[in-house]
Amino acid sequence: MPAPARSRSNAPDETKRRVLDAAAAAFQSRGYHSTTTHEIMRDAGVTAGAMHHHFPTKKSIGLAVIRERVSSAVEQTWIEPVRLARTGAEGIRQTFAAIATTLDKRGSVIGCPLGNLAIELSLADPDFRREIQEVFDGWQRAIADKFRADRKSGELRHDSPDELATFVVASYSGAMAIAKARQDSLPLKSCAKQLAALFEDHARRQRSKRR
Amino acid sequence: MPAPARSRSNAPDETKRRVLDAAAAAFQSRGYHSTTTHEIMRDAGVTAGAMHHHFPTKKSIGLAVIRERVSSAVEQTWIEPVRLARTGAEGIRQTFAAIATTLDKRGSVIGCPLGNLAIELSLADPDFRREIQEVFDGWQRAIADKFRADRKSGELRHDSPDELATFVVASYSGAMAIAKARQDSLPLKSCAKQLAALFEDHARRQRSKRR
DNA sequence: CCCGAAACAGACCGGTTGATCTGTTCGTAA
DNA sequence: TTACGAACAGATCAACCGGTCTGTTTCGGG
Repeated sequence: MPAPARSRSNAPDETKRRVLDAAAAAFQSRGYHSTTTHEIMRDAGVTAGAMHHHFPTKKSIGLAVIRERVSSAVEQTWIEPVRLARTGAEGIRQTFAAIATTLDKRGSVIGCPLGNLAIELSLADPDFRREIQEVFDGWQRAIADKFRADRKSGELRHDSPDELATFVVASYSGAMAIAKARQDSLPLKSCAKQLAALFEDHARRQRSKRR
Repeated sequence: MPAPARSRSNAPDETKRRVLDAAAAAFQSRGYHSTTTHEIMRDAGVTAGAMHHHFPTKKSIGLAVIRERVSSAVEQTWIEPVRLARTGAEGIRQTFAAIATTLDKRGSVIGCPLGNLAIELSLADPDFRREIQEVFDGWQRAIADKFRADRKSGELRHDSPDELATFVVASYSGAMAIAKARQDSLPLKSCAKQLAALFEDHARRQRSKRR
């Protein structure tokens, strides 16, 4: 005999939002596989019936988290700042610095939301992999586009914007992985400095070429 | 009533080896949490009694895998080649190329053994984190030492060997993560090219300084 | 006002997971 | 030869996990 079910909120969008918020937070700090659906229900304050009405399986929650949380996190922390910066190099420098500051304030390093899920789920399921790859592609493309804009405006000249963008994303992702293992933002700062030096070299060569 | 237990190999080292081999392989392709102890027992051809005699918990298997498999994998694929190379830059270039070739031959990208476990386990358990951090440190230190040797022999001059080594390790780890998400070795090759260009710049500046 | 569908409540379930436990066999030192 | 601990066999277990199911409540259209 199911319980009487006295109270009820009946706000489907709100329920979905709370489930995704709870799942996104749990997936980022504990990972997908070590997070149980019961934990998500508890953190979201939602019953099993409600959750499974909107998300039939745990996998569907994972896919939704990537599409509606991880993707926009990359958009907000990386793509927008880079797009708004004066140059690609400047945007990258600022973003690295901003994230390092956030890490220092929080005191613990939980890693890049995308990087974490990428490594855990890329091989586990083709659907996950596709979703993750698209976020990586959008990220890398945004940076490459900025480099191309730099080239057009004569600001900087990079021999291969796409390769260089991949290099930046890789450096960041890797630095975050090391930072997570060390529980310290130093690797991020080191990589930021090395990248800055690299862009400075590009700029120097560009200037000497103009003369 | 326990079974009669007719046959038996009675080779503790062999049993340990098989468990660690099976666990290392499973952890690398499926991850720690999605690998069950039953899977490990099956793949290793070992009974529950035998396995738990040598490894009381799953965690002890994980720690042993990092210490006795992942650590030596980093040693063989990265530290030794870099140490034996003429210069740090040359060793890094060769190692990237060798790994990209291996990836292309295998056809699938399962990622860096250390990077995979680092992201999955660094936050899950302090013991795991410590073990992983030490492997990262050894890796980074080996590269930095090579850079310092380069400096001494006048081959190349890097302003900060430690930072540059972190940068190299991060670029590789991140490139491997992207390669895993794309199931393609291209990101690795792109990063290798960008790193090579960076070292070429260093060399150019060193030469012009000597003149 | 009625009714069907969407939204939700919560007990329940089958399969799995990591680990235990009892009992057997092998190596070896006395 | 015997005694004893290490090495191993394999049935078993309690907890848990993802998902189901039945029933209740809410809402909007007719």
